[in-house]
Amino acid sequence: MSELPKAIFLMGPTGVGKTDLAVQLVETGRFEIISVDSAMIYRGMNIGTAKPEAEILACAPHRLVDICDVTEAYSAARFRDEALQHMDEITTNGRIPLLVGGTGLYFRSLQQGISLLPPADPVVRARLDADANVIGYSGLHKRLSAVDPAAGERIHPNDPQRIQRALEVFELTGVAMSDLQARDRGEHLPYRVLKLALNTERRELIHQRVATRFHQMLEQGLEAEVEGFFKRGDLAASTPGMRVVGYREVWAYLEGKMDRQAMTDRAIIATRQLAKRQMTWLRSEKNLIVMDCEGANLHKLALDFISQDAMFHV
RNA sequence: GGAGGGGUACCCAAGCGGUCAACGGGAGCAGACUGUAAAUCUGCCGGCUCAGCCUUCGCAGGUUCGAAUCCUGCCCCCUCCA
Repeated sequence: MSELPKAIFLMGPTGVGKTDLAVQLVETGRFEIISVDSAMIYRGMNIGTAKPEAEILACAPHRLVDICDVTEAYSAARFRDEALQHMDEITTNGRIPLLVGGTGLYFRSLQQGISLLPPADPVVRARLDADANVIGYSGLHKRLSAVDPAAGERIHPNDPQRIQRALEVFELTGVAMSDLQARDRGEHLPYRVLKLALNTERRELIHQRVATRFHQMLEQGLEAEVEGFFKRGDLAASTPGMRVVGYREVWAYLEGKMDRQAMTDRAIIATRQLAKRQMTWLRSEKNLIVMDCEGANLHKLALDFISQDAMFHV
């Protein structure tokens, strides 16, 4: 039996310096980066997503960055497909895929696989939204429980997004989503993975970094960046890219829904909350090696782990 | 100096004699998460030896069986008049 190729995950909440570390690692010439970030996929969303500068991207290319227009809805399944293709290419190039980012669902989908389900259907979703306006999502939840009791049980009546998705899958296939998921849970990642995380026990540190970083983003022209999208005329607050933390607050500000101070406060709070959710994903990861983001010589430390074959797990 | 309004838990804020440890919201913490995921949602949220008890509603007294809610005095804050 042939041995599986290696891959490296570099995870962690926003603002701990994942990109910096990844770029350093790439300088060794042994790795190529794939971004695991649901916001950096969008073209033109640079400042607010803390996307690396063009010069950095030039010498340390990030795959799966700038691949979508802000109007485009991306998905975990699409991420998995595309990431797998890139991983294959990188492996063929004789290098190790270095997957860097903070999107927990994408990492999980990539690693554990994802059930074969129909993709999002705007028409069905629009209809479900219309229904929701009449009977409410609690009404739709009842409908869901009737056709897919397991999903009805699992999905909270207050969770419109998941209720909608479950009903969508049922309408599209005529089969309960729970059944489809039980039938096929997806394929495990055919790589041996070293899972590194950059994190800190000091929550205040994250809070502080998030705040200073947002102020920097404003100085760098975040407002103008969002205004560019605002002026396009074909976008709304509900546009996929404009729902991203930071963008959504600036958008509301441009709409006159909050003042500058509120915009800043809300954006920082939302980013903190994002970081917290990202850490929750991390806690459930198996075989995860956590490095303190304040630690010295992280680059060397990481390379040390990478050199140990036993650290890679299937 | 005069006339009003107000001081409630980390913040905002409701309550205006008992059913109030005190509606809501925010923040925070913890969690969930299969094609929206930087999304969406859930729980906890004064303290404790926790089906009970203790300390809270500016401060100090008082009325009452009983007060965050009524009365008195005091201290702050805001608006207006001077």
